[in-house]
Amino acid sequence: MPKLSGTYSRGQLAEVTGVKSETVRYYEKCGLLAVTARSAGGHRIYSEGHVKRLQFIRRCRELGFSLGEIEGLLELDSGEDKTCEQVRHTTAVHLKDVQEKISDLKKMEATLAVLISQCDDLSSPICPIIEALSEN
Amino acid sequence: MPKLSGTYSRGQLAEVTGVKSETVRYYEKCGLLAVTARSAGGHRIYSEGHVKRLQFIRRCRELGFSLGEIEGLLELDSGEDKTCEQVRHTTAVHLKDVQEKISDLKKMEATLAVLISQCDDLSSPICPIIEALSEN
DNA sequence: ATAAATCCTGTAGTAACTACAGGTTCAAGC
DNA sequence: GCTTGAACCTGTAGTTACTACAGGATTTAT
Repeated sequence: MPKLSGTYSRGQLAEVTGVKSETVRYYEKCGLLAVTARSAGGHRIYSEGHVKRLQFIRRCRELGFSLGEIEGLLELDSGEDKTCEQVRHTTAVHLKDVQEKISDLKKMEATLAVLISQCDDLSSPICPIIEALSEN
Repeated sequence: MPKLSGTYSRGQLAEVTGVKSETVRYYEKCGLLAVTARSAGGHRIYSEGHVKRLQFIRRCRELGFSLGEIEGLLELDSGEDKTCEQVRHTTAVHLKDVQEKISDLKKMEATLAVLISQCDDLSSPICPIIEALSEN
């Protein structure tokens, strides 16, 4: 491992960022990561800047942003004009989406919990799970 | 439209369930919906039972279940050889899964909410969301 | 009866990876 | 200095869960 002056191979970049090395290649292919410098033999060489960018991408992915949205966020970062309001809007839309999912899942949680308690009656010939979930 | 005795064309089924008609065809292809009766000309004919089943599938999909998981849930209903205890166990596993999803989404929600509140200062030249996501 | 809408099949495209296959290069041990 | 073996290279194909054609047959409404 050439631990010189903050350079990374693809595998090393993958290791420090928690993004799989094949995924790094995929991100380059679809333009999210720029084409990098190469060694004499053709191996990709990454720097600290790539680490930061990839970490940003990974965190956004974990928060459920699409690659397109992330690209938008990254572009807003590089351009200086009126960025904050746009970023805020994208994030707000996403927050609303997440909150709706939580609400739906809580309904399902309650339903499943009730069903399980009802299922304690082992003498019942029909399990009411599907019926209950099919309603509405 | 043949509004007789609760039968539906593919498009009508799609309309009442909120699942797109192409998706209905896809579900049949991958075994989630059984092969249906056909008209003389070869058009699929659906009944109320299909409506219920599709609504169940749609609801589960919205809540983040995979098609495989949904198939598992639906099998609980059709198999009579399964004991109530087995049904209960499988349901409990799904309940745990739902609770984990809620937990994950709540973390996302908290992160996104914090980011947005930090972004209230729109006069800032640097977007705090981008800054925050770049850290760590 | 005819025209528009809907349906049919099969295939191909989408996102966001993931996993090969078949070959090259790098870095470490001897 | 040489030889391994791990990691890298390219390109392609597979994955999930759809979605969108193309090119034709059927159904329904007027």
